[in-house]
Amino acid sequence: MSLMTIGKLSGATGVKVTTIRYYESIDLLDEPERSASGQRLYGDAAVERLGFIRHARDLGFPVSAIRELISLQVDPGRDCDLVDQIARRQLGEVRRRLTQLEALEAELKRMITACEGGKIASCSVLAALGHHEQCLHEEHAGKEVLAALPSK
Amino acid sequence: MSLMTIGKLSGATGVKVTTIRYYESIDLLDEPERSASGQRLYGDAAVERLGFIRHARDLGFPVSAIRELISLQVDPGRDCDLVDQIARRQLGEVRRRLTQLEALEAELKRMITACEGGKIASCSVLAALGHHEQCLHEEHAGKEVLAALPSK
DNA sequence: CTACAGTCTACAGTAACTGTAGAGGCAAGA
DNA sequence: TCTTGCCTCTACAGTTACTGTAGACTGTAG
Repeated sequence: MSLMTIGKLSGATGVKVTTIRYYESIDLLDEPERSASGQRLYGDAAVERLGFIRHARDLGFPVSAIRELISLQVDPGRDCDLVDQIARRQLGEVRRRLTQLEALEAELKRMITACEGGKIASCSVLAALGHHEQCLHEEHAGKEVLAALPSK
Repeated sequence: MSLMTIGKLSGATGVKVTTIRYYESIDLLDEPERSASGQRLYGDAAVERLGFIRHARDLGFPVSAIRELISLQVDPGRDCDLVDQIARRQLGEVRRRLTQLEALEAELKRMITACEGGKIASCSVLAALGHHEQCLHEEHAGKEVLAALPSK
């Protein structure tokens, strides 16, 4: 069970076949052995490596960062600072996105509860999108937006 | 102060000049008037419309949804259900992403606090990325990952 | 008049894949 | 052995939402 085709590797890691070939093309994965007929053959090391890449991607690390992390792994004697730095940078990114998404959630919730089956002319979702600085509960919100939009 | 060039519109809305031209090319924005020399000239309606688009994009709505919303606006007599539906769909998306990001944040935090200036050979960040099913606190985590990775 | 910033078109590039076409490969059943 | 049906191959185009570049023209302030 040592060598497997690209389909098995895909099944083992949850990474699509086309994506595996893509990773090879951008040098995230080494070129594998080939069978006599030219099919890619992977060993267990490829499962590990691809799992590493996949997990890092799931965590939101960009491919460039993953490339960095992999290049660090080949030199295990060095200090861990750079790895730490990359992870911290990523954590900052994640937190930034979290804050943003929380605001979005609040606003969308507000928009939806305000929109209770009226006509579009007074739909608060559209009003909210048009005038984000205005309060949703003002009665005549919406008409202005519609007036402002050329009816093509 | 009624007509403005693309640069002013950009300044007024915070949308980059190139992006405005892009929106025009994908028909999110109507083609504006032109000056004698061919420069785009926008009125206040464009500020409204572009603000609407920008805000919706900030909320994470894909361009396709925005196109839908705009097309709904031109027909204000209809029911608000579709608008509501688009917003709910978007809220679901946002919540999905939120949950995911929260998990990421937790994991990254765990990774970083575990990594305290050692050598790469034992770096827990790399270990965590390699073996996400394993506990970080097992002593020998990491070496296996490095062993598994071909040193190119 | 001369800078210099702004604008124009057209096209290429970005990230991180996904999808397609058309050809060839491999294992199992009739 | 043939056939069925899925797997794999390469090469390239398409996706989303922009961003950047080249090279030319325009508009304005000193």
